[in-house]
Amino acid sequence: MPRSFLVKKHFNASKKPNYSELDTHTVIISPYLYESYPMPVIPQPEILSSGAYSPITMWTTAAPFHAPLPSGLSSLSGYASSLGRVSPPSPSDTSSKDHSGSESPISDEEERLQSKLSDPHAIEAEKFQCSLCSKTYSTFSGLAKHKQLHCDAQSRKSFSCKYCDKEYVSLGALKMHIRTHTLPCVCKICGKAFSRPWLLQGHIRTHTGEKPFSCPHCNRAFADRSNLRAHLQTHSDVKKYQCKNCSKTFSRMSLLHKHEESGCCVAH
DNA sequence: CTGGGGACGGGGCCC
DNA sequence: TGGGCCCCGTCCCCA
Repeated sequence: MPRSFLVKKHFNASKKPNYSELDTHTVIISPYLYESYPMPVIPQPEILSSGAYSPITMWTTAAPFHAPLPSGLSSLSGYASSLGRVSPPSPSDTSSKDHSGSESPISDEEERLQSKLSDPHAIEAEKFQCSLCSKTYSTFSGLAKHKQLHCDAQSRKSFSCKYCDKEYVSLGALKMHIRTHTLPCVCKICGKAFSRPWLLQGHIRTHTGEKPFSCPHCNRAFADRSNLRAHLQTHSDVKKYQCKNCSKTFSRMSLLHKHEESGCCVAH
């Protein structure tokens, strides 16, 4: 199950970026981190070899009509961020992220209604028509928003990974994903490779024993902030994840899942 | 079986 | 545009 909602699930899979431009270089972590470990540099796995890449012609897509967006109209990413992390996701919809990139929670009717509410002239005849799906809108902003959330998203370039079948809406997202295959950050101590420098730094803490994240409630310290966050739940009377049936709360979603799988939901 | 810690993956946000 | 960091999440292991 893909974790990212940027992963596209359809579109033209034949589109491939120029992977020769996506090559990343091995990241060298500050030498002081290795001062206590006079280990030789471990050769990178074969997958890290530049020879693993083959140049693929960068594609172009006939650009559809891109109406300039009015100021203040958020981009797709902005829209996604506007959904925000106001509240933790419910345990039952953890997969919802998988769809938010290609589907909008806002219906077309809602868009049109919002456009009318925000535009005093919106009551007039709807005169802004989408060139792609022929839907009409009474305001330019309504049309622009529709295109931003739907039609342009459908016709936007897709960036697919050569190592797997994932596709991304931006080259930057794809570049970042490619690193999960090339693993350019290699631990000099044990040779384990990571996709990002900070992942490697966190791994190095397992060698050094450094635990920079301390619990304010007890004396425990952690090398990983996420683990501290999970630990903090153990100090909370009301846990973050609650069973919908028996209202029992859990510090981790995995514990809630175990609880549900153990038969609580069946019993009700 | 349950709860918790350790290690890690990966996309988003911010600068 | 890219790097660093944040956050959410998973998997595994152990008490």
